[in-house]
Amino acid sequence: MYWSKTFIPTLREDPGEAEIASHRLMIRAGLTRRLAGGLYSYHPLVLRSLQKLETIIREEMNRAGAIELLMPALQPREVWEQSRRYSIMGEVMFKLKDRQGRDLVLGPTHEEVITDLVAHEIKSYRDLPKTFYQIQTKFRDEIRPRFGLMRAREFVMKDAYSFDISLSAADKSYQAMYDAYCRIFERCGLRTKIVEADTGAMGGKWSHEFMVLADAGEDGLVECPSCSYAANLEKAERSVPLAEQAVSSEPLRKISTPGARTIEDVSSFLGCRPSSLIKTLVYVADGKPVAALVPGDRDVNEKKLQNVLEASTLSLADEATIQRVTGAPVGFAGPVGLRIPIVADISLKHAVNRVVGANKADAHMLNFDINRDAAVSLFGDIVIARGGDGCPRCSGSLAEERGIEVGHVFKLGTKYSQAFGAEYLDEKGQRLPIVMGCYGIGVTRTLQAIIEQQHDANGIIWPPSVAPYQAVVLPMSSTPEALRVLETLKASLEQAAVDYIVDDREERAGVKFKDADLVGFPMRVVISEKSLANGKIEIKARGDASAEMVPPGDAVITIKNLLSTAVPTR
RNA sequence: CGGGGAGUAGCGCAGACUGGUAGCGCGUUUGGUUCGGGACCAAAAGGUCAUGGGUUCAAAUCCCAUCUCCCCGACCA
Repeated sequence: MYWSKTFIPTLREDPGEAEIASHRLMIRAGLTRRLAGGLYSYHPLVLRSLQKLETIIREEMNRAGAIELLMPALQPREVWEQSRRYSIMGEVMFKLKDRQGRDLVLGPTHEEVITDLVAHEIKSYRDLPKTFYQIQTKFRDEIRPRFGLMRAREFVMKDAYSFDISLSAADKSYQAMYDAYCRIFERCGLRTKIVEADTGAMGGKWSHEFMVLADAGEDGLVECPSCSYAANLEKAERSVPLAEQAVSSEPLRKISTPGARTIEDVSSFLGCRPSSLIKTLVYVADGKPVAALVPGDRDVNEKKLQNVLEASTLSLADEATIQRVTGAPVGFAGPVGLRIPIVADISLKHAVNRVVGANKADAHMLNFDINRDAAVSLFGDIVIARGGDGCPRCSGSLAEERGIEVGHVFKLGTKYSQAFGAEYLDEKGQRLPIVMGCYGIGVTRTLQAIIEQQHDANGIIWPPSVAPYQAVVLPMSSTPEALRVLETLKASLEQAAVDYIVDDREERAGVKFKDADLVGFPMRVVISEKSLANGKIEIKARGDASAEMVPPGDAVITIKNLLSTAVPTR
């Protein structure tokens, strides 16, 4: 390919619309342009990367025994009603009507369609197990599209669904996908962290997320350096030392704290640390108010709280409810004398001499003793874990990181198969629900995550396996000898199946060097009169500081060697 | 939806407070000189100042409304 023939609209300056490195680079390197919020065109170069990534995914899915199919992106409302997700997912779905007035949605995911298909077509244990996958454009009306392809409203996803006769058989399918995911991300040159995750709107019992560690990541996670424990913050547990403090309780005392509603207000007013305060938050769980107590410097993890309460719905109480339950305006709630159930974080088990709200405007209580002064109905782990907390699996201490979720695998159980009547007959003629799993990779997001992880001040550093072209050739001379060397090089690159682009533009060398670095081709070959005078051409790997000078005849072997050491392509 | 910022030439920005000729850099076009890390000189093209309304002799500038985009939170691959 010739640079002048394709379409690579690079920018000299950083675009104003982009904040994080990968987003900025995708636009600057001419890989993509925004049409509207969360909607992007894939230019020729990034399309090549996308296709290479899809090929890797297909190879690994097929190797894992999954079968590719393709389902409609346009789906009838009915299947979503059937799984009862029309209301749960309703907000994120693009909805439309056909000319008959029938309701349709643009598929944000395909559990419903695939389960409906399987329910109709698979009847016998002889037909199982099966894992189907597709690579397809998904549509989600995101609350806030962000960071270019990182969170777009239209994006490419690989989704897979497994169907098994039993939980233990489903575990095998799950593991096969899990292993395939590890190979896929490794082949992309990505370092991923696999973390335990919450199942969210997908439902199901168990899931793992594949995270690309990056400061710009949207998810927080913790990991233990001493054992293998790692989890999304939404899910992460922590262990809390329960040794009793050798401090005796002082008498409870009410003090005036005019206007001090927040933890910061109160701690600076009293000149004490936030951790010596206890936050009292009023929630409504399944329609009934409950109070949650956490240390002043910690935040409630609502999912954990919901689990501890075994509640199916949970939300923060509104002002009126707080006023009614505590008898005080927002900001002064406290556990003393409260007549609703109280859940306290496990770390408060022996809390003494703390500061709490007094359930009275402009007043707090000093020297609160949780066992003496409050009626706690339940202690549990209800705060968001953070770095420094104890590991729940060993005696280590957790480290906190940020990550980009590029893949997610779920054990779904029978939630969807029961909703759609996806059942099979076993060898005894018994009718049983099919056990499912589902598995997603954000394909376009993965591409951006690669850039987020692999770039420097000059631009992108593509891993060879997903680079738009593996090599860029810069002809700096048009002498007959240089042209002959170029033609020979092209022929041998083609023979060796190294894809390349020749920068044939009428530009000065500096421009071509800058653009080559910006776009990030793994290999750069420079043919110039100066080096040709010594019978050499120049070869440089994008990530390396210096170039190698080799005879033209050794170019391809040198490139092959450098490519193979850059990143495993398997 | 709540909070914060921004819409002026293809891109990046100034101009606005204090109303009066729309500007700079990059890019683009033409000619010339240059030619291994975003060259130089000269000339040129390119604008409903986001949209609608209002105030005024006069609005990019002041006022009101709307739309769009970016960032922080709730959602997710």
